[in-house]
Amino acid sequence: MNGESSHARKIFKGKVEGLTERKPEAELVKSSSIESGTLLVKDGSEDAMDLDAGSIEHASAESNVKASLFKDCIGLCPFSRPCADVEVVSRDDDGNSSGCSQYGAMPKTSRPLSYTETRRMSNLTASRHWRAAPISKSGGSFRTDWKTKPRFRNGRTSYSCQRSQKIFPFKKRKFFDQSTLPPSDGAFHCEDIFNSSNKRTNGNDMVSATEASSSVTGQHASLDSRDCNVKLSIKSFKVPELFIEIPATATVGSLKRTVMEAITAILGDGLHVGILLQGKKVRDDNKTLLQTGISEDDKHSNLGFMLESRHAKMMSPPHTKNPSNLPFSAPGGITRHTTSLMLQAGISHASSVPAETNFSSSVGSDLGAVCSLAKASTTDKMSDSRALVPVPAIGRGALSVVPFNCKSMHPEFGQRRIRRPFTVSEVEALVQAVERLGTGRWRDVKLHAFDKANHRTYVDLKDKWKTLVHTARISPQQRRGEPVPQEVLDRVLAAHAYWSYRRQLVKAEV
DNA sequence: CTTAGGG
DNA sequence: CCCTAAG
Repeated sequence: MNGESSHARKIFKGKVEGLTERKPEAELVKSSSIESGTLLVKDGSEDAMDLDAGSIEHASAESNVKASLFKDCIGLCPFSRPCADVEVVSRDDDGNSSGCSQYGAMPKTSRPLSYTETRRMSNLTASRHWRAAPISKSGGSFRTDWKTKPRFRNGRTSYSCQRSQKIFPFKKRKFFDQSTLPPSDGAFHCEDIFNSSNKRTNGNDMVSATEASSSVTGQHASLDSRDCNVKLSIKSFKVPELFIEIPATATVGSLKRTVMEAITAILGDGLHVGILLQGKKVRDDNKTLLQTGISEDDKHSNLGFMLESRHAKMMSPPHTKNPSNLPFSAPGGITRHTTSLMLQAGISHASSVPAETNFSSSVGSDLGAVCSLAKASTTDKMSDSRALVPVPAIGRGALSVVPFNCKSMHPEFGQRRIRRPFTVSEVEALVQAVERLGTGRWRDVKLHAFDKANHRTYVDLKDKWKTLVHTARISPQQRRGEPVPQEVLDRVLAAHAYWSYRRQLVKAEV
């Protein structure tokens, strides 16, 4: 139908050899199921991987050596397993809904945001790198875990929806200034301080902790003269406003994820803690609390914490005359930097999955982050299908909690995509796709197995394959991350060998 | 835009 | 995961 044709068009458009006369997916599926156990794609393409006897014969026809090689390879690789076609639909829903689906089972409707588009946006968004100085690669240079880069703080964040183990990519910079501020977590820390009677509501500490991104600035500071410790209870932080754009058809879960991602991105680098004492910002980080007056046991000290945009100062001058473009007026409070950002949630996923249970890998598709300044003034192309949600207008509901900071996500500063480790099912999908398509056609791999996974680019897939091959070669003890079944890794090696050989073969023939 | 590789 | 030189 419509979807199918569009998809077909997509495929045919490719300049991939052998695809010229390719049958539509539906056909492929059919032949696939019919020839159980055979890795089809029989379009006469040389790229097609067909490991049934026929193809072996075919190969052997070219050279005896080839034949033997093939046999070796085949004996090793279980390519011919009659597995279902796997397509990773969208990790946005992570393991839950995700997974595999028959090609035919999932209508190939046009994607709301094409991979390419997404990519383009990403590229636009990432013009500048803030990559930290490369750390010395101890020993081997193969880094399987790209996140190990210096930029992220080890997840001590405290989002309610964040999984315990999952470490979110928080950038590591001096998020807080050495002494005066309570350590990370966007909230309080010092246990000794905290377990004092200062807490207003019992049991609320946890709540406030997990809602650190909320909107209120706490301000009570009392001095415990006995031990000279300053007790602080920061109810919550007020963060810059957030502006989110998401399709009305998106699920609540995806909204949550979108917001979460926005917050994460913001906290990742764009913010720093500011301290307000009696309405005045405390700038000198080296002064002691005593010197500053924070320690005074004064009810009126009016101490406040705030999260402010790290780049605010740098940015403000050039934009001073732009506020008119903002869909909302800047509150103008000292403690808040009104910035905005538009997030395009990926797509509305038919499958509704409780977002709470799986967050990390589900963090909404690649959200192209663009400053609404730019967006608002240019076009409303998206307004037709996406609902604008001016957070401030929603009131103090859940949405009002959404902070927003354009600076940190601003294209100018480039935002590294969040790390999204491949799940085993994704790996399987990838492996299967490569088994049949080969290692030199990442775009096709993407289209076939990760069409719906907007956050997986073909480059990602290529990279993943690279690491997979590496992983498969090293000892299991050296592997990290969710363990990939050895069987799958074996397939990786087999497929890699197979296609490598194939390549050489082709090269030799030319 | 895709690939292929280095970083 | 990013960046880029080559196609």
